Amino acid sequence: MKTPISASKRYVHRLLKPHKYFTTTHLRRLSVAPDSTQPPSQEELTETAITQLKITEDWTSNTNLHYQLLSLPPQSLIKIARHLETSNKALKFFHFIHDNQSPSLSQLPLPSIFQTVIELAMREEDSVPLVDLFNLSKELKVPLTSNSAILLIRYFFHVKKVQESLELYNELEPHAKNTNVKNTLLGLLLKSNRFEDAHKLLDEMLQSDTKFPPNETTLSVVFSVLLRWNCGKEDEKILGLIPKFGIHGVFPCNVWLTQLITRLCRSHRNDKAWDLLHELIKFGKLEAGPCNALLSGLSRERNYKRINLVLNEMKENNIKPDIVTFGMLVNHLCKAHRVDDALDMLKKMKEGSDGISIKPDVILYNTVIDGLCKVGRQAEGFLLMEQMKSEHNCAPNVVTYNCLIDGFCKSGEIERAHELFDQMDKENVAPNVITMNTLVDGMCKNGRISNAMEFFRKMQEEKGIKGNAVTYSTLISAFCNVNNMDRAMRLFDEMESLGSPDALAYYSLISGLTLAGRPDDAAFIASKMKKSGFLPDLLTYNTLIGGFCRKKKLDKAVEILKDMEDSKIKPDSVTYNTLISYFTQNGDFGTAHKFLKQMVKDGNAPTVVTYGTLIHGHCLAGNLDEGLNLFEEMIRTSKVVPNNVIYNILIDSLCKCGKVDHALSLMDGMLEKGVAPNTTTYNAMLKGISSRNRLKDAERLMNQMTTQACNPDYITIEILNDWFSAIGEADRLKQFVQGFQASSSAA
DNA sequence: ATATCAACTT
Repeated sequence: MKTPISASKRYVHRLLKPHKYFTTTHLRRLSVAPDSTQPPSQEELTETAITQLKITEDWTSNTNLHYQLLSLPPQSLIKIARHLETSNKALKFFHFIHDNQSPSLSQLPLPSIFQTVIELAMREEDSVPLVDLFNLSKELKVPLTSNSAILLIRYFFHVKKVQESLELYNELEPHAKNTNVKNTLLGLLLKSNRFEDAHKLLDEMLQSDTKFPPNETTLSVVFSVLLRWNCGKEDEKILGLIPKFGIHGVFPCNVWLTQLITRLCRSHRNDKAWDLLHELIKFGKLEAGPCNALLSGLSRERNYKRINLVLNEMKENNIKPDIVTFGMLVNHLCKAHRVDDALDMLKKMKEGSDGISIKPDVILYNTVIDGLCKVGRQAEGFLLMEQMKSEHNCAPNVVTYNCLIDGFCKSGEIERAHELFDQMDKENVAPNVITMNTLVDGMCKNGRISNAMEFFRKMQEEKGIKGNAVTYSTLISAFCNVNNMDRAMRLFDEMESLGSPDALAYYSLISGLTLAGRPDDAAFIASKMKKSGFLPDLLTYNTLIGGFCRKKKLDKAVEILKDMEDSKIKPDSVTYNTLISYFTQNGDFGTAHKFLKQMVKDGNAPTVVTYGTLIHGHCLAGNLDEGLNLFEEMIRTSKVVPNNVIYNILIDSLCKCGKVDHALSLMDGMLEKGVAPNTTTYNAMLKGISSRNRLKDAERLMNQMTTQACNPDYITIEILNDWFSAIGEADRLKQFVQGFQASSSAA
């Protein structure tokens, strides 16, 4: 190889000639020492050399300098190299030192000077190719420093020569393979998805007897990849190595762990998250965050067994649950309609009777208030809001009010809902679009669509709250419900004119037309939707299929199903339930079971609705026993939790067959399982016992309805009225209705 | 990352 220094050797005869640039002025200026009798110090010599090397083209011919340089210690030589501006100059210097090194001089500075060459070369646009430099180091047997290795490894990755990087790493001297080098290589391997190689390297780093153990950076490199957005399952082997960091005293921070576990749970890898947490819990550094993330994942798959295990382990390992932990637990209880347990937990938190006292915040209160509203105990919810204000100095926010307003709307107490809305104004809690939507929906569902429209317009004018897709969808559905397609269409147009038309607007029209028993028109809107560039989603398809099934137009339903499959949208359990329902209601259990098989094959486990559909079908076909058997089977062999609809179907059927005692025992079982009976349950039951004239049972049930705040509806009143007036007990009904009004207005 | 509105199936 032709190198600058070998070229310069040919001009050795010039060495003694003073260089043309070297004037006496220069020399005078360059001699730093003020007292010329003192020999210059090493520092001065270094500075002088730097200046000379910078400004002189052919300094190798300067013998003076030559000897001075060779007398300098390694550190000074390295310093000189660092101050040279271009890689060419540095390379020339490198060659000079290399060619002139005395055998006694240690090799020490050469690798460092070479490193400087690489550093300079990397910054330049057209430098000596880095590959050539790498080859030169091999040729001259100058070992690479750790930093040189890092630079070259990065460069090789940059030009997609991963194999060269690995070779370079393998050829390094053992002492150069330090943690930094390993971290660099590891990061790049992971980034380019070479999980096999990365795993091997990381595993090697994590050995307990390694000279260069992993550090925080190693961990952050690993996490930056694990937390990457679209990381497949290849990273799972790497995941398994994380606990090994603990052996070296490196522990991931709780924030990262929380993110990682959240990510694992979201990509349906709860098991991996579970394993990871359990490996790490031993090191005693876990906080509530990662545990919460796992708990949240486990609750999504309703794995209550594991939820309880995690909670116990938190206790054993002294990991203090925080407000989020409690928030999730309370939320669970509420969603399982175990509101009394939720209230209990809230109380315990405040008292600190379980060893941990946490001041509940507005979110926790909102969760419980919503829980109360969702089971029809909105009056208690309201009291809880008063309590949180007065006793705990916790101000309700817009969510608190939204929950309560929804609660009162759903129970038909629109006036109370409006009062709460006015109260918000007094307490300076600004309503938002959800508040509006809730009230609009409440009014629509209570047959006051024009009031709802008025309110909607007023909110827009007075509060500047604009309607969103939900608002329009609610109103459009409401107009469709009363068969006012004209107004529905006008709202649809208004929404489209407001800007980006929303798929939800199409959907609400489609669902409205379907609800109005006009599936063909709905299908037409769906085709229009497609033409405007919106693809109907699963919900839309399900709605259409349901619409045609209800009209007994199976061929059309199947047509939609085909269209759906063409659009690559997979039918889900709702789709299958709809079809199964069509066949069972028409007595065709053979085809129903065919679809049931297909459903399971598609990966959709039968849901509570599937069982409900089949049970309902059996009852309709007069096979009550078959229905009861299936119910037993469901409880025995599946994880499906019965809901009140299933109980209602069976209780109704039993009562109609005169098996009132069986129905009553089923209702007891319902209460035992924590399934709340609703008005439908009571209506079926009361109808049944009325035919047997069992007044005592009626009394008990009526009391139950009152205490559970389960509103009687016109059917309840009709049943009781027919019965009681026939036996001259009309007062009982009066009392019942009055008692009800008293309890609901007590709040 | 624990709370509020609409929408498909018994």
